[in-house]
Amino acid sequence: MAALAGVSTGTASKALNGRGALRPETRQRVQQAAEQLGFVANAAARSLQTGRTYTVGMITTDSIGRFSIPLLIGAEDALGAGQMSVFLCDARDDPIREQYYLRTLLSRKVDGIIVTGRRTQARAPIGVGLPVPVVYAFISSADPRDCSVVPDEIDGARRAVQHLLAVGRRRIAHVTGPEHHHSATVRARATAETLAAEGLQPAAPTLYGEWSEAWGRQAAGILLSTGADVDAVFCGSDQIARGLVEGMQAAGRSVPADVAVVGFDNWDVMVDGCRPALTSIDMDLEGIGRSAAELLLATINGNPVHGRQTRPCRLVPRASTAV
Amino acid sequence: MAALAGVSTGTASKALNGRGALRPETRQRVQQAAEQLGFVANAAARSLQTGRTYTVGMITTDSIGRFSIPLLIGAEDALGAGQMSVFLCDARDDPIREQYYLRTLLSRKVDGIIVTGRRTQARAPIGVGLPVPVVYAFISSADPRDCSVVPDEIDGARRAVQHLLAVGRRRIAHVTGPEHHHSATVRARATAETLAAEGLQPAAPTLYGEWSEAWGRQAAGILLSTGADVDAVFCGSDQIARGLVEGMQAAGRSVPADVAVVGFDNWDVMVDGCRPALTSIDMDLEGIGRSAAELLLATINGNPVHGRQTRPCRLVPRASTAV
DNA sequence: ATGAAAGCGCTAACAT
DNA sequence: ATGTTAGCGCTTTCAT
Repeated sequence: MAALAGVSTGTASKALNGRGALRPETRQRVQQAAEQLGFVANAAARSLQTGRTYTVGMITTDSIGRFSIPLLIGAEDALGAGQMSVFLCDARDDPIREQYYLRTLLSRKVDGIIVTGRRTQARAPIGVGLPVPVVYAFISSADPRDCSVVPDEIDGARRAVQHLLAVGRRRIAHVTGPEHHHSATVRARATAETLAAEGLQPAAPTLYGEWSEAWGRQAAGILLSTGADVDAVFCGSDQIARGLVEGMQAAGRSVPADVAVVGFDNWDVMVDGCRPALTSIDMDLEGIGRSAAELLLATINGNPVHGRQTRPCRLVPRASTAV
Repeated sequence: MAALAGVSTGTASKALNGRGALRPETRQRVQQAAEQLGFVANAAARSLQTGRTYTVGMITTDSIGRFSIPLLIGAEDALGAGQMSVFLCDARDDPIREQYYLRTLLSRKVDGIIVTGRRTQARAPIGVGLPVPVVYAFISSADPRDCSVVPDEIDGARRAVQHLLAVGRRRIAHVTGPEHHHSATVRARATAETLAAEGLQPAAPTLYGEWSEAWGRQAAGILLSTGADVDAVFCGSDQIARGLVEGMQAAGRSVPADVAVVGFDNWDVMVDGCRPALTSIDMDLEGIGRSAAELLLATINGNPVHGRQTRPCRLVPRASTAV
């Protein structure tokens, strides 16, 4: 290729990378030759020389899914601008696999690693004294020195409750996932505290169950059969909320007239599929992914950021809480 | 590291890669030294030497989502066994982005490329005369010489109809997505042909609409208001099917007693969320991904496979068609 | 059974 | 402004 352009390889390198002091016409001649031959620089050789790969690894500890994808897209967004690519590794909640992928990423000399998962709960650091920076996204690291970007679930729950209060509801119940699940307890506590701050009691004790529509339907039955006086329910997930709406309707209650309902996740297929469309809390997963990638870039570029960063949630009002 | 083990770099390389003729004790000593130092071979240097990267690129033309993920997991499965990793690139349906990623992958000297997308329709080849093998998964290439792995949607539709016949239904309607959508028309035609082969007419003309629950609900209304005599509906997607079930129930029809319903995709959150649980057609996306990766590996290893490979679908019976 | 040395394709420092 | 050259870290002949 350098031969075709009639220059040395060194000159060609400078021409293609916009470095050095070259005559514009030389630069152009090289670019033309590269074009003509479909030449693309060998990234491996470049990495070997420069020590940078312009690649970051992303390890999702839980199986790739609804949460990982927006995180990935957000990260790609932030990294794509810097011409960097993402290596996605699905560890499937298996520590062996996780360490295997970690080794793979290290052998590939990625410039950094983003660790994500399905739960927001803090997890053991993926490694100590690693030769590359690591940022945790959505999940956080148990080591407070590590950099983590997580949704502010307390903020999310607060927004949900305050929205229900704003549309005039006072007898608010909370239905959520398993009690041993971090998100469930965090959101439940924030719900209770927000109500308490307004001088209100929950309309019923928090109902813990599964993250499923079936549980939402069941929970509707429980609320009605215990005769709880409820005019709104904040649910820990959109699936629970959708099930609950169906359960309420099956029992002759109208949503939102009799009972207003707020979900959590703002998962399109759930909020749109629900009749009426579901008001929900959006954790802005893309934003979290973007933010994590930006912090990783900062660290790579020598401006390390430490600690747990939280990002606010957003309420998306829809018909299920319309006044 | 070689120094720690007291050998030359050449010997160390042989020890770690299980090549050459070494004394077992030497081999062990090197492995120990590597362990101790947390040494991992630099993949870039290795690639430079061997010309192989043990990496394949995966370009999804549509935004990463419900279809791409199982395909990716299947591909990872097949490739992981061979110690290969996957570079996931989301071209977001943008040809510019797609070509950009193609260049990136080529510069990274991936051993092969898998191209996927959200639609099964044939697409223009991603490039011609590429220096690496390419396999299309789920989508197919318009060039019949290219290797593509696609679901046999005709088979899927046939299984759906035959299942409905097997549970005693005769007045079968079909509700599906947009008429300009390849999958919609292919499945509709196969539905009609399967019925015809049994000497039956569709209970109503095919209803084309959107891939949404809302359309399913609406379609139920249309079927009922036109007075069509229907005892079963095969829907082009699980979302449509779920909406249709709700619409039928809202109009006082019982599923499956009055109307049996079959969906398409076997998407867990839809089939489980639906009451009654939804019988559906599974395209085995993971299998398609795995298959594509295996064919890619074969091609990389010098046994190229050409042409469009179809893979059968699977019917998963649930309560919505229970007898 | 092991070591020495060449070279993969590129970049960067230095020479011209 | 351009060419020359020495490595980056590994694998792989070829000697020993």
